[in-house]
This record gives sequence, structure tokens and C-alpha cells, in this order.
Amino acid sequence: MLVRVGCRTLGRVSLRDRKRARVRQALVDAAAELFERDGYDETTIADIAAAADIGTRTFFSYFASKEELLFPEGDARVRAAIEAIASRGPDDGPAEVLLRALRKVGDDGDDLTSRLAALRLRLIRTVPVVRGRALQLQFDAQREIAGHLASAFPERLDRVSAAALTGAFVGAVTSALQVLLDDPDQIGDPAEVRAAVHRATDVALTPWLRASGGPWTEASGANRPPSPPPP
Amino acid sequence: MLVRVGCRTLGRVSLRDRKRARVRQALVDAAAELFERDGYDETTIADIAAAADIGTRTFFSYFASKEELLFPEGDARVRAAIEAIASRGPDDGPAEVLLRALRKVGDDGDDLTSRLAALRLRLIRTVPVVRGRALQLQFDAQREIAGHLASAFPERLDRVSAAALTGAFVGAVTSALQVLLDDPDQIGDPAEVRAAVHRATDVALTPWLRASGGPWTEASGANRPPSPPPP
DNA sequence: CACCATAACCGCACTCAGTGCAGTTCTGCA
DNA sequence: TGCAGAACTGCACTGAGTGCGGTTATGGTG
Repeated sequence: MLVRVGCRTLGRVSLRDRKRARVRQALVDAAAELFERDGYDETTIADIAAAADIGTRTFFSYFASKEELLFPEGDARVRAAIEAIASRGPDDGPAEVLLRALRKVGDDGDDLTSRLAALRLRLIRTVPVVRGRALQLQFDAQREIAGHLASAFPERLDRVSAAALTGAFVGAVTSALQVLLDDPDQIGDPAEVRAAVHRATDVALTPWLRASGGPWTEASGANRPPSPPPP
Repeated sequence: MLVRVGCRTLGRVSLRDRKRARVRQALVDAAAELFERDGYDETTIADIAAAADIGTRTFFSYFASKEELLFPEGDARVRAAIEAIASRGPDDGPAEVLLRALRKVGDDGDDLTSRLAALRLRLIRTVPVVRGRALQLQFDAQREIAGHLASAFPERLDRVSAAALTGAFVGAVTSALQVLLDDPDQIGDPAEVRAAVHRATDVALTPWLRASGGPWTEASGANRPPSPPPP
């Protein structure tokens, strides 16, 4: 059976759908509880289902696997990024738009404070299968965003360049975050993390920002971005 | 039991080790054969072990899982990149070094012509668990390379910036390559794949090439790389 | 050559993830 | 009220992966 996501009667949320959403949330909560208490590998799907008062078999009509419990809002960030691209100003270049989209995604982290998000970060670093799933979701998101970016700048970016640009941005931010979050001293101060990410992305993406100033023809020693690497 | 990799008697390769290497290769070959004939999900580990004339249980002393069969030379590319970093010239900056390292990794694809490599590319696009594993390996490789890059330029890159730079490069090339390989016309011809890799690296790394031509001062309309986006 | 420590091999039994099937219950709607 | 369809659930099954214990083969040593 496929996992339902929307409601059938568009104007009204039916009892069925409300019940379903409640059970779904109960599963996520129970999983978070058990993952924190017993560990990811030690928690079985049967445990989670029992804690949410459903049969083991029924679990699989809500989530396709144990990892999915950690990413219940899969494409929310993607939608935010796409919206940021859609609401671009007339003078913005591809890099500016993408930068703003990613900053919005990163800053909209009500995420970073929630218990599930913290647990997710820890399990991504700890459990290989979770990391694999996270990377896969990120990769799919990149693809989606790159497509919209190419559509937004049809005369300045072909599909390959848009993908490269998006991949560079996301890769820079992700890698910087990985190093920062592995340092056990940085944790607990979101402002520090954010500042370090900004600095690192400036270093990594300086060429892209310069290139997006004009259509890749003019010299641009003048509008150099704020943080070149130290001499 | 842990999977053995080296030989004990350093000067000589013992019979035991030669036998072990032979069985290991037989497993990879049998797996490639069966994956191509029956598909990845349809092939069980028991099938592969039987085709290589070993017991099902013994398989797990050679590979930890079915995915690992597709990445038998896990860190060869990483070592190539690290070597490229180590053999840098005195005037090279971080971007040049990283650029050369990635080009070398892409070109050293004796890989790209082999049957296993083509199969791997197809399965990465097709089978989610394989894609997840590939991304995870790539992520670990990035981390390793970034560490060496930071060590090579201790006064110009901190660890976070090195990670961001590496992530940007690898992310750009990977994303560009993904778009190129998803076009269904390229498939089936190793030369086409190689051309796609070149084009992907060109497009993805062009901004850094322009930026690294001089110390960010001169115009670079002259040495423009072959594939800028269409006007 | 004989011996022994060790590593590899392998069957067996087990747990858990995930799926197909069939029977039952519940919900929305006419 | 009744009905069509969706959801819930148990059962049986396959396959991945692990732990254990017994057996065999190898390599080094006296």
C-alpha cells in the first residue's frame, strides 16, 4: 500500500485523515523517545509500533523504513528554497538567489532547536544507514533546486551549469557544517556555527559570486566579496 | 571477523593471501555477472556465494554487505587525490592543487571503461541503497581530502574553509555529472561517459579557474575555458 | 618431517527488516 | 441504513546479517 499524504475531501480534513496524522506523529514521537533511550540499532520497528499502539505490520503503511522516521518533513526545505528562488528580485543573479535560498533554508531552522532535529544530527553522524539516507535526500533536493534555478535564469544557466552551481553551494555548506559539528566545542552556540559557516562559504564560493556579477565577461577586481583568504 | 586486507609476511605474498585475493575477485566478478543478468535486488548473497564456490556464511568474511561488492577499491581515488596534493608546486594555491587533484581522479578512470564501473554507475542511479552507499563513501573521501588540503596550506586555510572548498569542488563536479549521465543518450559508450566527465569538470570548475588565473586582479576574457553557458 | 597455533571455512540457529495475502473492522457517502 | 473502499492486523515468508562452534587448511618452528 502507498503511504497517503493528503486528504481526499479537499475542503475538509476528514476524521480518517486527522486520525492518521495523529498516529503518524505518535510514531515519530515514540521513535525519538526510544532512539534516545535505547539507541537506534537497538530499537526495533516492533518496539516503535507497540509504543504507538499499532500493529507491527501497520507501521509500514506510515513509513517505508526505520530511517524515514527521522525525516518526516522531507521536502519542506526544498519548498522553501524554491519559493526563495521564485521571489527573486529583478537584479539578482543566480548566485545571489541561490545564496539567499540556502540562507533562508538554514536560518529557518526552528529545526535546529527541536529535539528531533538534534537527535537527527547525532544519528546522522553516528549511524551509517541514516547518514546514507540523509545524503540521498540532500542530493535529490539539490537536483530539484537546480532545475528551478535553471528555469529562473534560462539565458544565463544551462542545466549542467545550474546543477554545478547548486552542488557547489550545497557541498560547501554541508562540508563546513560537518567539520563544525564534529568539533565538540562548538555545539550549543548556534550563532558561532552560523558565523563560521558564513566565513567558510565566502572562502569557497568567492569565484561564483564574482562570476555572477555580470555574464562572465568583465573583469571584476572591484566588487570583491568581503572575505578573501588571508594573505 | 574483520576483513583482512594486507599480508602478514611483508616481503612475500603468502599462498593464503593469494587464494584470498582470488576468491575476492571471483566474488566481484560473479556479482557483476549476476547483477547484470538478474538485477541487483533479485540477486541474493547466497546466489553470489554459490557462484564463487564458497559458503553463504563465508561471504561476510570478504564483504560486509552486498553494496560493498560494487566498491571493491574504496580508497584508490582518495589516495590519488592525496598524492596530487602532496606533489604540488611551490606556487600553487589551494584551488589549483584541488583542481588538479580532481582532474587526475577523473582522468585516471581506467575505471570508466571497466564493466564493473559501468554497472556501478547504472546501479547508483537505479538502486537507492547503492546510491546512499556511494554518497557516503564520497562524503568520507571529501573529509579525508579536505584534511590533507588544510595541512598543505596551514596559513591560508583553516579546517572549516578547507572542507568548504573541497565540498564545493566535489559537489559541483558530482552534480554536473549527475545531470549529464541522466540524459539517456549518453549511456552505453564509455567514451561518451568520459567526455561527460570532462565536460562536467570543465563547467563546474570554470569559476575557480578564472579566479585562480592570477591573484584576482586581471581580466580573463582571453583564457576562457571551452564551455561557457550559451549566450 | 612433525607439530601446533592460528586463520579460514562453513553449517546452524537466530533476530530483524520488509512484503504479500487474506480476513476483519472502520469510515465516508449516498 | 447500507455499501464501497480504505485502513488495520495477523500470518507466513524471504533475505540480510550475526554469533557460535566444529572442522579443515596453512605457515612457522623445532
